[in-house]
Amino acid sequence: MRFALDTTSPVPLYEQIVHQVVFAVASGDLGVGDMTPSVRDLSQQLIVNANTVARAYQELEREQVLEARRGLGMAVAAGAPEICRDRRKTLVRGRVEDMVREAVSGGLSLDEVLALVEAEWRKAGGANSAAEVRA
Amino acid sequence: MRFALDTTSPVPLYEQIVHQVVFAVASGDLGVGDMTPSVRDLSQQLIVNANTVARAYQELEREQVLEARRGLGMAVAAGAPEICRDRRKTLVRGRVEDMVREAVSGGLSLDEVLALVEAEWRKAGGANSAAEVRA
Amino acid sequence: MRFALDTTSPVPLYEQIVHQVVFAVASGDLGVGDMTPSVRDLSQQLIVNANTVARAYQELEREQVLEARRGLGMAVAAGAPEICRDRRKTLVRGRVEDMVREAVSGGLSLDEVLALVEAEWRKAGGANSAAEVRA
Amino acid sequence: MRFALDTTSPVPLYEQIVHQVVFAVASGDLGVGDMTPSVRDLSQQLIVNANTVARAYQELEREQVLEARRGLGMAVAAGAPEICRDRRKTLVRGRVEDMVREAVSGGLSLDEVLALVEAEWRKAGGANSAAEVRA
DNA sequence: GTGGTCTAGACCACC
DNA sequence: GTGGTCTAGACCACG
Repeated sequence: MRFALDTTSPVPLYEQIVHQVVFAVASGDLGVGDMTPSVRDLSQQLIVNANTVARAYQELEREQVLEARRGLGMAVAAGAPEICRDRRKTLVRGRVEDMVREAVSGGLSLDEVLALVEAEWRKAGGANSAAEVRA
Repeated sequence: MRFALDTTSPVPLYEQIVHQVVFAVASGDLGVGDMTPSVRDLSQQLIVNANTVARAYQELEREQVLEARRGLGMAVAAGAPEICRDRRKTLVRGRVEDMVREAVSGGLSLDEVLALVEAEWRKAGGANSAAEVRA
Repeated sequence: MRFALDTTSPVPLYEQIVHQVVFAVASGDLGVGDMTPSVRDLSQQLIVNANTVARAYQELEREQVLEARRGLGMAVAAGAPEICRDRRKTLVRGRVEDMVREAVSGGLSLDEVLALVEAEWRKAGGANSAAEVRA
Repeated sequence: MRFALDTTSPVPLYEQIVHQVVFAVASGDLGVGDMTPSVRDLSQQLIVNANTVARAYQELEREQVLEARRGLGMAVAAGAPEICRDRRKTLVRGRVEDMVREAVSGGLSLDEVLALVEAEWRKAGGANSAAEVRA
């Protein structure tokens, strides 16, 4: 599990951690019952304060993605994969909504927007098809 | 010129005002030389603090979209339409970047994202082609 | 609105604050649209760190009891009274469940438990009937 | 003696073990002089760390419920049944206090609380009268 | 060792 | 002025 934070992003660090765990569970990189890195380990790895990681873990526990095993650490909860796949979709859909709202009120056409998305997609180096993603 | 603010949105109020002026100029609803509402009038109309409107106007002046006519108010500047059309595109591109970043890190494929965009576009009731926009 | 914290209780301070706000809204002491004390004011009043109050407020926002009015403070949200009445009941019911579970596994009879409750009730100086509560 | 731990409960594991021993002695399931399972056996049976069981036994020794028989294990102490019956009552009384405090500060009436208790009691399938308990 | 809570003090964006 | 985020460092209960 490799995490990377963007300290220049307006998205709070703890939220970025939450997202990465959610994505890791959604993609299967983190399976049910797996333990996440300890608060202290992850905080050193990401070079953030331990409180920041703890806050992320607490949020994930509240969302029933992780569950605390007292004295042992945090484990991926039973229903987590489904929850995370849902959340991943919801997250991206939210961004799409924001973008579409702005594009519509700005008077752009669908064609222009789709072209923009494809252009940015290439710049970001994303995969092209679902098959490629799973490869 | 009709403005509508969403106080629940994470987008700052002054930024929402900026966007609306920019879009109004880009679309031609506001022409070069037109006067914007006074800070007082607009703040009463939108039920926000006058400082918030002032900040938006200040921002727009900095971007050379508006220019202060002393004792009279703010007027749409000469090069404004071009600037605003550019900015409109930049704004949307920024949202697209955010969305693509999230989609890529979430492991979605380009196909899935494009489908999402089209779905949201229909939901938002936007135009389909550039021709349709100009019509 | 009078708040009082018990620093000897095992219940976290931020959770105690959450409960008190919930109860205040449930009882109508805090109505929809009312502003809560600012983080800094309340932290001074309760002699706790501002972060502790902020954490409570954030929790309440997540539960849609409060909503942030940016730059102004936190206001009681529209659906809050219903949510709070529900939560109040749920909270007490949870305690009752804990207590009953322990009593049953300890082999006490219902009569003994009811007597215990009445005794503690008098010691705590609570009201006797619903009518008395509203008086 | 059958033990069952709930690892999801907020009650610490060692405390759950303590309670179960106390209740077993109070009810007579464990008589004076009986030996409890060894730390190792019980920790394997409950799938918990041996330290956790040791801590529970230590606590029980401190409360003079068990006494160490060197080289043999822990035995139920002479005065244990009386102590345990007392403690059982104290335990439940503590829960009642918690519950009453919350109910009073939540503005509930005694009637409402008693009704809640009876409802939960039935749900938990407890006995109705002291006579029934002894039967 | 684990996570959870709290304090103190800093900086930020927003109104 | 408002809340939101982050850091640093402390203490605690639990296993």
